[in-house]
Order: sequence, then C-alpha cells, then structure tokens
Amino acid sequence: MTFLLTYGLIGPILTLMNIGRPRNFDSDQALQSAVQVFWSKGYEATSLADLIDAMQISKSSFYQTFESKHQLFQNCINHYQGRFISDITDSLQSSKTGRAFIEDTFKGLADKARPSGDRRGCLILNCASEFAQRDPVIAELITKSIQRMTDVFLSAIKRAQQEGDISPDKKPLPLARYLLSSLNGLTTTIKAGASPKEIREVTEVVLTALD
Amino acid sequence: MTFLLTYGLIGPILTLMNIGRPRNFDSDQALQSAVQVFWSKGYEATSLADLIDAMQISKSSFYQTFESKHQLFQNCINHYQGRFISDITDSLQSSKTGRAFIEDTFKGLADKARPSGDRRGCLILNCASEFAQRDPVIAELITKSIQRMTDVFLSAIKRAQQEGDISPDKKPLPLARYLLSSLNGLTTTIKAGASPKEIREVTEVVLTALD
DNA sequence: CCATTTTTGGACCATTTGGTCCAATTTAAT
DNA sequence: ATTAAATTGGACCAAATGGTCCAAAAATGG
Repeated sequence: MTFLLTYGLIGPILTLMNIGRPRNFDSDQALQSAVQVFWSKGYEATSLADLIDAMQISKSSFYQTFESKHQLFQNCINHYQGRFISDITDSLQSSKTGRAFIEDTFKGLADKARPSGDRRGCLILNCASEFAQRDPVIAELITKSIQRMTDVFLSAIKRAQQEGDISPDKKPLPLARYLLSSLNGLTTTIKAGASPKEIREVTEVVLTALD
Repeated sequence: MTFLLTYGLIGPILTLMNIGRPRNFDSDQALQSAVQVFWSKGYEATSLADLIDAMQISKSSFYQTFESKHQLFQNCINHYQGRFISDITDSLQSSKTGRAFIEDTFKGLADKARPSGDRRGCLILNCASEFAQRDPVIAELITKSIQRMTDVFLSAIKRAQQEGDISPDKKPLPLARYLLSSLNGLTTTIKAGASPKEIREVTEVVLTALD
C-alpha cells in the first residue's frame, strides 16, 4: 500500500497548502506602485516597462500575479477608490460639521496648485476623461466609483441640513452632484496650471451655492 | 546667350511659383478630420494609422504636409481653438443679453448627455487632462486657449453686469473662471455617463452663482 | 535528500509604433 | 516633347508594444 503515499498522489493535495517558492515581493505594495504610475501618466501612456520598473517585479511575476495590464488597471481603480472613499468618509466623520467638511475639502484644493503641489488630479476622474466612453468595463467601474463619491457628499449635505448649516429647501442630491462636478472642474483647472489664488477665488464662488 | 534660358537656370526661380504635381487633397479638410480623431480618442490612443485613415492621405503626404504626429496635434489644437472661440464669440454677440448667453450655453449641455449625444467633451480641456503636465509645448497652447475661453465668459459677465442681470458687486474674473471650471466639470460628468436630467439639475445649481 | 510546487529571470515573439526614403507619377511652363 | 518641381504609394526601418514560455531557483513536508 505504500504506493498510495507516493508524492505523485499526495502532490495535488498539497497544492492547497502554502508550498513551493514564496514570492519575494508584496503584491499589495506592487499594486500601490502601479496606482502611482497610472495616476501620473494615465493608462495609454503607461507601458509595461514603466509598470514593472515601478513595481520592482519581473515580467513573469507581473503576468502571473496580475494577468494583464488591463486587469491590473481595474485592480488599481478599485484599490484607489477603496482608499479614497475610506479616507474621505473618515474625514467626514471626524469633521465638526457637515458644512465644515465640504468647505475644508474644497479649500484644501488650492494647495495642489502650488508649484510643489500634486497636479495629478483624481485617478477615477482622469480615467473618466481618458476613456470611460471607449471601454465598457472601465466605464462600469467609474460609474460605481462616482456613485460612491456622490454618496459621501450627499451624507455631508444631509448632515449639514440637519445641523442647520444648509437650507433644508435645497435638494441634496443635485447639490451633491454639483459638488462633485465642481471638484472635477477645479481639478482640471489645477492641471491646466492655475495658481493657488485663482483656485481659491473659484472655490469661493463654488461654495456660494451652499448659501 | 541662349544658355541663360536653359531650364537648369530658370528652374530654381520657378520654385516660388505653383509648379509641379498638385496635391490631391485639401490640407485644411485633412486637418479637420485629424481634429475629429484626436477629439474622439485623445492623443496617445490615436495612432498614425488612425490618422491617415481618417484623413484619407498617404503616409508620405502626411509627413510632408504635417511634419509629425506631435506637430499635427498642435495644429489641431490651434484649429479647434480658433473655431471654438470664433463660434462662441459669435454666439455671445448674437445673444439678447450677456446673461442669456451664459444660461443658454450651460443649458445646452444637457443635450450632450442624451444617448445620441456627443460625449467627447472639449478637445482643449481633454487635452489639459490628458497631458498638459507632461508636455510643456502643449501646456503652453492649453494655457493660451483657456485664457481666451475665460475672456469670452469675462465679456459676457461684464456685459450682463452693465445690463443689470448680474450684480455689479461680483468680481467678474473669478466668476468667469468659475464658469469655465464648471463647464469643465459638467463635461466630465457627461463623459462619465450622467443623464440629461442630472446635468440639468447640476446646471441649475451652477447658475445660482450668478444671482 | 527527494519529490513537489511555486516563483523568477530572461529569452523570445508577433504586432504595432512613429518615421524615412525613393522611385514612379503628375502637373505647369517652356 | 522636355524639363523642373512637386506629390504620391509603398517598401522599409529600428524601436517599443503587450504578452508567452521555459528552464532554473527556491521553498516545504516527508
């Protein structure tokens, strides 16, 4: 009966266990590096070489772990979106008031227009601009992400209304969408090279819609 | 002295005249076709093949006439910008009031969110989003174009103020920049797949800033 | 140490990229 | 008809593209 114990039979069972050469990179960290590259350069302008260079892994590991550039991109969007929503949700929860959250979020934008600022905008919205219309798979992800972002603003507005900082006459959903749209517009304005002062002035006007 | 009249000597003089095989395409029309492609797909995602296919010219003619993809792109931006500014300026001049011009411009956006609508956005602003930060030459063009677009809104606002439709207390320049930023935000929102109704609602909020 | 399983480096691949070059063609003026 | 000037089609190019494949390496339980 010893033949039953040969590795040949046991092997497939071991597959389920953590056996074999361990990968010498953190796949989550590699993913985060990929996010940075896509965020900086966009999808089309990012090459495989750019990616494996930033992720510090070999081509084989890349394809084995992430399947393809396109699949990786989807993971990146999801990862980015998860972090973004979680960050902004935390920020809302720890804000003194709903209105303060909104105002702070917008007033923080001017910093990004400084020479040393981060002009990359938002990965999700960049993506919507780059090729949401051409790629249904990505479009789906974008739609979902935008939905979630809108929801955060929606919570903030409703809270502000309860707190008496925004008139209860205003319809929350259009207002939330307006804020996201404005955020988007400001972001592109920053990308186009506007100064912090310009951004502050525009932000000021944007926020008058809350009054 | 007849040797002075040989073609060999006269030739170079003729260079200045319209001699030789005429091109069998309208270079301006070809440029317009190129604009359409770049507008639909962006710069990186547009290949030479896409271009010469749409422009209906051969590779030789392409390079002889337009020098390079990058150079052609610059021409496209300029061409697009020229038309855009001239169209919108005409529109402003033929508008009943400055305020009506602004409102009509924004209210017209919802149409683009219909299923059959044009979701390509604005070539200039797409471009700002795609790679203004990476390409100084393009960045320069974008900055100029944005300047001009802002100027049109600025004229409209000043006119509206003179006509008594916008409070003279409001600072015209920040307001003009706000409008362009909002236009930009709405455009991206449309790209991301928003419905006409959503766009109308957001537009409504955007325009409250004028009151 | 052995069998098994997994990762890894790097060679390899077809295709596409933007771009060059030249011979053939087409026109206008003499 | 001949000459000069210009355009054109298409062959050609090196480099880069995203992606595949496999032999070697590395780890584990027996």
